[in-house]
Amino acid sequence: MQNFFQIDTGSPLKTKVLTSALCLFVEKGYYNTSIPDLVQHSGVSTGTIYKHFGDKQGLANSLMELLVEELYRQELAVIAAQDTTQARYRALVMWIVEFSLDYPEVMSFILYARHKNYLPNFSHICSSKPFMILRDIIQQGMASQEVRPMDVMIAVSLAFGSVLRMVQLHLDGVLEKPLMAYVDELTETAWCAIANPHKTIVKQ
Amino acid sequence: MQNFFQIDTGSPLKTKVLTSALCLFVEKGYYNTSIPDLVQHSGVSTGTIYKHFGDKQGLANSLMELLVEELYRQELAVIAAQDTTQARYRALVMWIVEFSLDYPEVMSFILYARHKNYLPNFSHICSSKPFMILRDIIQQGMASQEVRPMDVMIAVSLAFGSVLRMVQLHLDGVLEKPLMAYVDELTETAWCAIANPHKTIVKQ
DNA sequence: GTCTATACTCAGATAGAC
DNA sequence: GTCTATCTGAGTATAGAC
Repeated sequence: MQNFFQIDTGSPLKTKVLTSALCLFVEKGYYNTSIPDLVQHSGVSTGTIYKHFGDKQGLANSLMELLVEELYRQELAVIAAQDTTQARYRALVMWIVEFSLDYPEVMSFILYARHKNYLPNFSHICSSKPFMILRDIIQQGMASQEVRPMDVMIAVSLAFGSVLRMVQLHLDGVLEKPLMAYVDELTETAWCAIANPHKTIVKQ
Repeated sequence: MQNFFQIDTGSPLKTKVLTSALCLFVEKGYYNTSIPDLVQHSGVSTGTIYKHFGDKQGLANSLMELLVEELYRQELAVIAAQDTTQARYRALVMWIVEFSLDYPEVMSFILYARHKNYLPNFSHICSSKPFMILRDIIQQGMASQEVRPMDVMIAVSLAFGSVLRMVQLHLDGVLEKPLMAYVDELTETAWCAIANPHKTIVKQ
């Protein structure tokens, strides 16, 4: 967890604070983390934190922005390594699942990082780049006729909504088997639901 | 919204407080709602609130419990009116969608009512009755062979996960068309993905 | 630029009158 | 049972020394 992402800011102090913030927000939540908590955890003083981030909200915003950027970067890398939509879909799902297994608390934080309770005024993550890229992948697949013609948001919901629900069930401890045990059947079924049958058959 | 559910407690004061709590928690969130806020909104005094609910957390727990019970009750009514799994699935989806349209803030509250940020120590809603009933429906469908044999959690994720994702996209304002415009195609496709083809064809 | 010390606000909770 | 008045402490944010 500790070095799950390397925050790239000029200042080493900023990095220390943001790393602590991620750690504490993920562990206890935004509202249950006080500035003194952050001071103690990061070893950076109150004054410095305020100088760099303005206020607590500003700190949370900076953190969220960096987190979203990092996710986006990782997704791009995953996608770049594949050359068909189906392969990209599978690779993205694997990435989501592995991420959820490696950093369950962070994943939970991302999935629920919304609403006035968390980060007031922070734009919804669903409309942010890491989520929108999923839509783009499906849309490209439709253009290349790997995915059959249908409303793109419906296809996205089927393909990724089902996976994210499974991840949430896993995070809630509801699943009997390990998360990984469900992935193949789930992605296979979801893909069939949105794939262009001609293209799929041809590929076999 | 105001009377979206009638809280049934012996005490009218309790009811007033819980109604205000739902209203304010949904609007501003748990941590952004103070006891004085509740006093003003409900017209009930600080002392009385504490006598009835112990503390703020206790109030939130009571509210959540009642909310979950009410959702469960509504789901049972929806299910009881149908006699096949497919019909029940469609009716449940319609109920979810209509609920989301009527009370978007409440729906948002339910979907994100988790995590330490919200209601610390409140058991996850995903493992609560309103969510578990969705699994039961699918499981029954599998027993009656309307749903083809597969892992039940995978079927649930496909059937309802996709719908809930769509609802979230709607709540995030990402969808171009009204939510209702997606429902038929989505449920049709999702159902096909999990339905037993023999049974389905027979029904046509 | 960074830290320490401190001010100020206000939320959560209680005591005790009625 | 209900309300008013009050306490206490936590937490955000700032001022100013270094």
